[in-house]
Amino acid sequence: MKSIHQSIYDDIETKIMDGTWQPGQRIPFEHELEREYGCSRMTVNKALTALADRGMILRKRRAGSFVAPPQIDRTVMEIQDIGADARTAGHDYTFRILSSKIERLGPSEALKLGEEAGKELLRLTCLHIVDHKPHAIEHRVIMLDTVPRARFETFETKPPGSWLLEQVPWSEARHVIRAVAADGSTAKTLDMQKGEPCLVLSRQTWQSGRTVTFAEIIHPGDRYQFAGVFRPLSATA
Amino acid sequence: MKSIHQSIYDDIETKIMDGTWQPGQRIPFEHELEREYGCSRMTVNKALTALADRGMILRKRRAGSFVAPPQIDRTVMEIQDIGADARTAGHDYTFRILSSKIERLGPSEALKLGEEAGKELLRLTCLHIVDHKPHAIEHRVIMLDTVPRARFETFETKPPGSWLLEQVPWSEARHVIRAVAADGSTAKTLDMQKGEPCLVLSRQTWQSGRTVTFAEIIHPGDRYQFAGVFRPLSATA
DNA sequence: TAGTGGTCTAGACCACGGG
DNA sequence: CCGTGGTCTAGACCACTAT
Repeated sequence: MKSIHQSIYDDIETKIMDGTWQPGQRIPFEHELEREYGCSRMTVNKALTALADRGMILRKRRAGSFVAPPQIDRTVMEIQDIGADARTAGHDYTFRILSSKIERLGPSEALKLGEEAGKELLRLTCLHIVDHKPHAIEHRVIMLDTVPRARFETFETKPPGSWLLEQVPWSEARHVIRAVAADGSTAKTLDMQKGEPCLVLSRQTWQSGRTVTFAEIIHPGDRYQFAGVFRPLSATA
Repeated sequence: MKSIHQSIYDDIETKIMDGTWQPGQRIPFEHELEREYGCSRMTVNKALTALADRGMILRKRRAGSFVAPPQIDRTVMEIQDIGADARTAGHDYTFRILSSKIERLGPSEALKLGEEAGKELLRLTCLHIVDHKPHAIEHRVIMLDTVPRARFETFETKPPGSWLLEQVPWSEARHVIRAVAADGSTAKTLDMQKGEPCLVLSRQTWQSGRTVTFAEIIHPGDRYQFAGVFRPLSATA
């Protein structure tokens, strides 16, 4: 049997994650949830405080509690949004979509992503440009059953990574970072020599167990590094 | 003015971080802290629950609350302990200390670490060997004013990284990951060709604002990668 | 079985800040 | 101003578990 505060926490988390409650939207006041769940205000408060601690809601006196804007200012984000990263550091940033097409998931890639073959996906290649020099190649797959809106998105104003960050809440991500030698075409696109070291970030993101997107981002080794400040994490139940 | 539960939280965190309360040690019962701080049990409970959420204490019914064993099994740890990593994956692991000496912090390195020049430190180079092949070179600095025990440690049975993880609680760490081409001596030690890509992890760890250690770990790009599962973090106040 | 932590209540006072 | 969230109280019952 789940405790009341845990039920409230889970219910609200679900509503935020599945988009029922949109970012910026006010959620019920404590006294409203108190009536809805037939419990005391302290119990509601415990759930809302936990949600605020984890950054899912923002609380404002006199105004209420609001669904937090999509995951920004989180530690992990430091390796999420290339454009924001670059602009924060005071650089000029642009990007170009090199290719874009809708496909069905093949068997080998399905295995790699842990998804079923045959699902529709959007496959993109994007070049990120910082201070007029190529900064990264991004190979990205977006699952169209999880993110149907992506089908009609042209990514003219926002690169796919930033667009996804704003559109789709995520609950889990897996990162793999490795160093590889640049192959011929990669070296050409990134304006480096074949064989020079590249820093490659692979990231798969899930929303309630379903793959949202998979991206492989290739940086010239001499023009980029990943940085992050961590604190010991709580064992999120 | 700090709230009571925040004071209790801070006081206990300090006692754990500075070693006054050792791992495994029982901390006062809720009703004892209740008397000590002259507040209600709910207030004490809020502080202890927060400490437990963040993994600093373990709570057991009928037994009490205990200082948690040093940070293990945390997400960030996946890129912390090379030996444990390798053994978990079913590989053979050994290591060798290549050099070890006590120095004083020079001005340029002091600037890099954000510390005062002149402080004493232990400088180590360690080779990590997995399945009888070189796996990583570790250049490490341990600040002796923060970790005086390190002065007499020979690191014969445990590599410095593992030893530190067990000995010293940490509250914050900064990681930088980059890809570089192997220089001559690095290539020779790691049994690779000069110019081949290496994955380099730099990590600085602090305890209550003082540097504990700084490490630079160099992996052959074709033999290693970093992986991690993340969830959105709370904005720990 | 006895004592711990887990949870909950039905109040209360206060600081803050939006209207 | 006045409703919101922030904090706190002095109880309570219960589940769990070490002894």
